[in-house]
Amino acid sequence: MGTVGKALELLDVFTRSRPLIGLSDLARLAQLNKATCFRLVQELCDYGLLEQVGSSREYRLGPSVLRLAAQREAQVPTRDAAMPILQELANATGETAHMSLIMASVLRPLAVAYSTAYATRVTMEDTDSLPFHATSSGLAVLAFQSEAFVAAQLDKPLVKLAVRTETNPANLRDRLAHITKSGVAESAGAYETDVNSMAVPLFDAFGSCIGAVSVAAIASRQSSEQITHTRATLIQAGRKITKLWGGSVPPAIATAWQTAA
Amino acid sequence: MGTVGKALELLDVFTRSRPLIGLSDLARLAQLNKATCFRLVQELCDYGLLEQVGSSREYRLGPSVLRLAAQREAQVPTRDAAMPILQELANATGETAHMSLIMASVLRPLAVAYSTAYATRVTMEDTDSLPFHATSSGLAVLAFQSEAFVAAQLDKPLVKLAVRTETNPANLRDRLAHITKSGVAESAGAYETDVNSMAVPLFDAFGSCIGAVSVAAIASRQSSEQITHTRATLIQAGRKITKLWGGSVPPAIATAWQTAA
DNA sequence: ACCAACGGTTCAAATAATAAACCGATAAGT
DNA sequence: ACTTATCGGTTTATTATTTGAACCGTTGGT
Repeated sequence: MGTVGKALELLDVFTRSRPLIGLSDLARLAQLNKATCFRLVQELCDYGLLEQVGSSREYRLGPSVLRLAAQREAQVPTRDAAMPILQELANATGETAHMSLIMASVLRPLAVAYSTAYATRVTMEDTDSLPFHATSSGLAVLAFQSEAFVAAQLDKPLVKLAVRTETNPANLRDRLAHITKSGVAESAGAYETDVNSMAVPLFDAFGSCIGAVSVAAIASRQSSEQITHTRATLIQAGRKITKLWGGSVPPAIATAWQTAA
Repeated sequence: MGTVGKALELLDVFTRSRPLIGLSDLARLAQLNKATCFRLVQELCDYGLLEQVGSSREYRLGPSVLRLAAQREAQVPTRDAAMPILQELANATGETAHMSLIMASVLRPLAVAYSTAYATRVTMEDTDSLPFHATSSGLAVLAFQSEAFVAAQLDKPLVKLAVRTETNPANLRDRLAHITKSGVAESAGAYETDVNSMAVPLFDAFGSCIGAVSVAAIASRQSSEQITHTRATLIQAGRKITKLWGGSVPPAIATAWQTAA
């Protein structure tokens, strides 16, 4: 990787749970020489991707990201367009709805909507990326990627995040094959023991899957009727978002969804 | 400037009016060798700051900017927090309200709100940056910067954008001195002949001016009562936004605003 | 069939990135 | 008050990366 990539990777060190980082910490976390890190941070600050907060001299994400995002949304409405649909999905199901996009081979949550139906909910505040093998969103996306991409993901160590996390590549392949046919991914307690989730893929204008929309529910209150209802509502949301993006659902999935909903 | 800076400057070539750019064009616009440009673009794509659209192989801003912006907003609510106030300002004045932030020594519009009161309005859709000397926002911000910053800006060639654009550094300094006292910048036809605008500075937690909020009005329908009303409303909006940001208005300005409103 | 321009690649030469040591300041421990 | 450790930031020769002219295969227009 080149210098630019290293500099940009610095941005990934800043997460929701660790938004402020000092120079030395940053160098350690990024495994960079302090002087190197300093130079890179300087350049990122010059552009406004990072900024130094006046008091403690720590760094955080800068204002330029807002400008870039505003411009991206103006040309390719993604987040803003999907937000209302996501909120509707959360309201209709009484659970947490979220949308994720593939970014540089990593699946990242981009927007979350909560329901106020229950006092307990699945929170996504601290989630910076989703493992492909242990989330319904991950499986939903993976089921529509190239063989090379799938192989690369399943070759990585598959962390057992909960007792019911599937970590056998062969079994995962079976599940993916099923999802590719049905267009819906369901996972029970694979990410966290008490969380059931369900996801459908989202497609761009070329019919490529670029993300997923998902409902994450508290397992203990999931009746089979609710699951059926959630599945139908989720498919509707998936259709809407893909349509809003100017994308197109592949015919096979469109028909599979039609019978499922 | 280092390689990282060059790569990031590529992002600035993408504007609202030119959102899709091919490799050769990009190299020309950025004055880079095509091979160099290609490598940098690759790295930006790898990170997701750019993406290549499937059909014409052109590039555009990528999905990563959304993730970064979401995280920044989560920690430092800036745009989302100010948006309602901006809309209220637009409604109350019947004109276009916008907010700009200094990013890497350039003043960039970050959010715009339009009024539906009139069929004609000042549009900001295609504006990527604001000249310091020829906009009320620019002057409002400049009036509260360090002498070094002001000198750097006034040393640059001051483009005469309209017949009434002030391009004499000495005269501009006089105006800045006045704005520093009053806390309000007003400009008539300096950016476009038929546009009057008014702006107040916005401050961060350290009392540093980091941006401005402004009203841009069609000059022909500005009565003196409306100007007075706009000034009062604008000052209110400036106070609110600064407060929401956790910023603090310097005492001198606070009192100047009190007498003006 | 031709030509020009496109996106992308190659490789020697030029330039920029790197890392160890260092600096002054600040804070904690004794 | 003295030591010690760590902080953000700087300097330097060494090193590795970036650079750009030329080149390739493709595409679209004439």
